[in-house]
Amino acid sequence: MATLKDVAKKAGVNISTASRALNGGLNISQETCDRVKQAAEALQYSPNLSARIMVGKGSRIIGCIVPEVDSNYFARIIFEIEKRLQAKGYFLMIANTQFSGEKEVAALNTFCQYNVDGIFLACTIHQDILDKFAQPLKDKGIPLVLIEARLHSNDYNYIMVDDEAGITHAIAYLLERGYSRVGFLSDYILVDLRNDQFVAALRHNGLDPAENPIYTHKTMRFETAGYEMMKLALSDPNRPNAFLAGYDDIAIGAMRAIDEAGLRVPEDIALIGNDNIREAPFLHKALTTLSPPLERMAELGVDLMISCVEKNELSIIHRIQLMPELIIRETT
Amino acid sequence: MATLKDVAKKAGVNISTASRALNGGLNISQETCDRVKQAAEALQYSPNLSARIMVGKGSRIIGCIVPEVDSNYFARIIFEIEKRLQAKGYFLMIANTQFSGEKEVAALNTFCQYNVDGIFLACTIHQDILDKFAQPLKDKGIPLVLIEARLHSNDYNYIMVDDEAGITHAIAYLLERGYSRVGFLSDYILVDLRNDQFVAALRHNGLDPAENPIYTHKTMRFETAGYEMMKLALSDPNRPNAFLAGYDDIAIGAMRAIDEAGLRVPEDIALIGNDNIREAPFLHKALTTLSPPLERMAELGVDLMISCVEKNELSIIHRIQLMPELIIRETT
DNA sequence: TTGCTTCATGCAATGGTTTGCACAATATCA
DNA sequence: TGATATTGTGCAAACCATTGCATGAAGCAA
Repeated sequence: MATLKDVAKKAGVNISTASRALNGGLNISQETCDRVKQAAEALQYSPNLSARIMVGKGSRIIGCIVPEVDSNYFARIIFEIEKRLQAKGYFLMIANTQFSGEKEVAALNTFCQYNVDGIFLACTIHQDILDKFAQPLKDKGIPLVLIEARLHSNDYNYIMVDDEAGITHAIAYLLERGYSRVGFLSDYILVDLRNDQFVAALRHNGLDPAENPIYTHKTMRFETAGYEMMKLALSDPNRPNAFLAGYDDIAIGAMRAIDEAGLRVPEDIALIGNDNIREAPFLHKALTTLSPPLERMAELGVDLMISCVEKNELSIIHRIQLMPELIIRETT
Repeated sequence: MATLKDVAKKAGVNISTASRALNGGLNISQETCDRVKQAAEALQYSPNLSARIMVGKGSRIIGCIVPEVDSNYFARIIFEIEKRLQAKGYFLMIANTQFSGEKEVAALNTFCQYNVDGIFLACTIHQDILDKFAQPLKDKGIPLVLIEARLHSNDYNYIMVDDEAGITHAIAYLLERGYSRVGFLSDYILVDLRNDQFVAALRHNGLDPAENPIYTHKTMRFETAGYEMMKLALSDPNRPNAFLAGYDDIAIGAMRAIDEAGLRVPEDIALIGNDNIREAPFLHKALTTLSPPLERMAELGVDLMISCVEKNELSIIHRIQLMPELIIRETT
């Protein structure tokens, strides 16, 4: 690989002159500048990023840590974030943690050591752990923006969906449609947080948590979890007539169980998902679901990140919550 | 951030001694070693990766470039690859290209400049372009392993699914089940390659390409493409009675169109997908599909990558093709 | 012509880590 | 005791790009 030294030699100038010519520095004669650029071109020179980072220049790389790249939610967030970062000349690198707190911490460390300019984090670890491992980032001046978290702290930038408001809205809609009792098909991951949100949403609608059950299932495969939870629910003659699923994939599994039991959606049972995955409109019954405003989130997230990186505004913390939209289709 | 210098000072030794103590170098007294490690711990020292890379040590980071992180196929490949890399002490960084050749090249460059130890590439660009941009990798000694490509070159390591054999098998199965004509619901991305494979598969089964049509649709949304292609197919009274879809999501869209037309799967029309996505068994009709052997691919891919990285075996090129498995469910 | 500014370029330090070589101290053997 | 290994530690160079400062040349006004 050609280095700046090689370019300088070929152009017959000093290394520093070559550096300035390539970086559009001041006080360079047009002629020299051209000569250096030509030499760089001929040698296929590309600067050594590590060296550049060492002298304190940014890497123009932003890290993004997510628990599951193929979660429809995160995949779309990644897509939207990347599109915008690219437009601003940044490169997005992704780390996948598979819901492991250890991997999450490792990713945080690696990105930090690797001198990324900023980190988006979908955080699944508890706050005290995050506090500990986010410290080196602060020391190094690397901004952190949370795009998911089980915490509601004032110490971190975050841009999140207001799930509680979304669920509240969804329950209100179900009641309005004449359904009387709502079950919650929860997940195993953010189970504590999600369940709290559901209970709060019930209360907002004047419903009794004792009458509107929460189902959980200990598997990471959402479809299986949904299927099993619904089978369990259906075995209870006193079951709710409407269900909210923590994710669309849970609803897909649930729908299959309803089908197999010979029941009809939405006549016998209503179903609302959460995510608005790409497949949602194409399922056997097009799924009614809560759709998070991912584009807007990505837009705000990137703006926030860039301003932190470029203006070095680490002291001001921004917290933004956005409402999901209820998309009504055939399952309610 | 604490540097090695700080650690050395705190431990009362020279920087080089500190370095050796931390890296398990030879000729270090136990006492000094402990003292240095203690100091490092106390200062929360973590080495500056850029500096380490500068002196020619690897980064222990492997890059992975995929066209779409949320493609079920790539998401699972990423999952499997990462699991194995992690076990060997490597960290996986992902770049998403959204099927853009430009982004693919940019990712290749960025990873190269960033001094990753190796790159997995799901390649959508043409070979001449790849040849050009893979050159710096060769110069730097960064191994490249293709996990998808439209080329069949001897110049690159690759580990791929033998799609042609899979499709051939699927068609044979359809014929055996009594279906007489097979349509192909193609995609817009690798359309040329895929179509060739389909035609070859028809020939292997003694079928005439003129009688077994290929459908295409210019959209990246597979479900929409599948829906539209099937609607078009159904409008033709002389249509095939079985269909092969380029991806499961295409089959999902197609199934919806069949449903809406009042036709039944598999009685009126058979459908085989390609991917075996998580949702496949839970759809209205559990989808018969070709399932790529992702675990085995990841295993072989990582072994190959590691041997290239650690033994610096860049000269020997490995090319591996694996058969997908036909998973028979309810749509055939 | 002198003194000053402006412009182009080069010199050298900087960043943090690794490592070959040199040196010193200790241990081993004849 | 003297010669020779062995072991622990330090010195300094190397990796590569950036940048403040210095140097030299040219331009310009008085």
